[in-house]
Amino acid sequence: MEVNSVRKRETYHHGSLREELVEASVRLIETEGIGAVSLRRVAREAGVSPGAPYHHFADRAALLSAIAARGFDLLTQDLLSAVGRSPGASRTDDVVRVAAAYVTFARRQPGHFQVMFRPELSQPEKHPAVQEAGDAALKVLTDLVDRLGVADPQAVGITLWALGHGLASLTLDGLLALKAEAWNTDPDDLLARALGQIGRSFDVGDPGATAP
Amino acid sequence: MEVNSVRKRETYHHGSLREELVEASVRLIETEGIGAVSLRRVAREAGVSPGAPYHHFADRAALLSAIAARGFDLLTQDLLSAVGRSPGASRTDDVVRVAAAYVTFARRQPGHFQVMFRPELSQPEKHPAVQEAGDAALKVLTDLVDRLGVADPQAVGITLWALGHGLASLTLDGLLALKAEAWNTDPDDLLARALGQIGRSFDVGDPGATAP
DNA sequence: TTAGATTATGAACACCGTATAGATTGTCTG
DNA sequence: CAGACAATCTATACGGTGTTCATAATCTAA
Repeated sequence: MEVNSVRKRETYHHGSLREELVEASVRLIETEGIGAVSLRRVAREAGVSPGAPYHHFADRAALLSAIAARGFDLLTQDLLSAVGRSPGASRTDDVVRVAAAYVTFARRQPGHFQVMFRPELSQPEKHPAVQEAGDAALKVLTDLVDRLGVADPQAVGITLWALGHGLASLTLDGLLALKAEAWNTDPDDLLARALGQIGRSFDVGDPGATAP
Repeated sequence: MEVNSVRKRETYHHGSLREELVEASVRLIETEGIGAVSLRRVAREAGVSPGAPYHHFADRAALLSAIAARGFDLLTQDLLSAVGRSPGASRTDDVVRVAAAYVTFARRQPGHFQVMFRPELSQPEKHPAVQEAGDAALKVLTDLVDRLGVADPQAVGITLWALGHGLASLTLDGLLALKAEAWNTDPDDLLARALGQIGRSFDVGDPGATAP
């Protein structure tokens, strides 16, 4: 079944087909899952012939790569604003905030997130823009960790990344909600407690944050 | 291009088609990626007609579900033996060992792992066996955490799960190797240091090492 | 205005998941 | 052992998919 955005157009040229293809794809992922995203279907959503997308994207992977790269850009912004806007906060609070921002991004932009970490879909080796955008996002984490003054910033940076990514994945896949149900707990509360646990764990390497 | 396992058979019945379909699928995921796994292709690899698999699996999702469930069983075994075989070790060491086992599993069974956490492929809502097998694997983690004596076992359990899962995902997607290269470090060493960091973090929750 | 680049169409090809009908074989019952 | 029934496999068919290509429509710049 088509979404209701297939209204005919009168002009031969679409005008902004590239953007609309991306938007339609993200919308489709969020509503019907990534399995519903086919080039033909997306073209149909945009009211355009099956071959038209190929003037804007080399192939299906290129379309998904564009979505992934855009997603990493959005994530970078969210992570940056989570770190930046906290004048009186400790570094440890920044860690919790950035991890929370990671998860929040996954929940608010599920369409982007589901494509970002699927190399077989976005084929980053063929589309280096994805890799660069991903590096920029990771850099926010590593920069934060560098300012933390821990013994092994690289290891802590990877750990923080894995933590945020793991929490986001489990949340998005519904596994966290499932576990919350089994435990008779509110999913949001469980997530908040896990994030708090992260903060307490990272207190180990933070000399200045333990004072009340 | 076919793999070389398409030798003709003389019997009308295959004999063990179900197992061979699963094995061929796992082999295909590992060599050509999950995109190469189609029912027709797998049937071809097993030297069988396109419709034959439907006598063993209701649809493509059922085949992938079987792989996912089998993968969770293998993971459960690995996690159990990582926890069990350590008579003189502390609980914290168990945490590190179990996280390491999680990552090791992902590297040794990439074919299984890549299917296990893709709900849109394995459709756990239609195939509850996957969910049960996944719960059993998670239970190893939560049981371990319960014995840890922390204030909030649920939160710590989720955190540990997210950590192992995130590290495994980043490793499998090659992102960790990429970061190691950028940092001029050995990937295995970086991973080991991250795992060590986990141990130090979880020391916080240990009754003997509580922070102020 | 006109030449060329850009963007769309429509037909074609091979492949895919899946359904169905019929052929072959294994197994159980008498 | 014989026959019947169930399980398994083949052959064929349908619609959807990614992708290519020739062709048509439009935009842009000289």
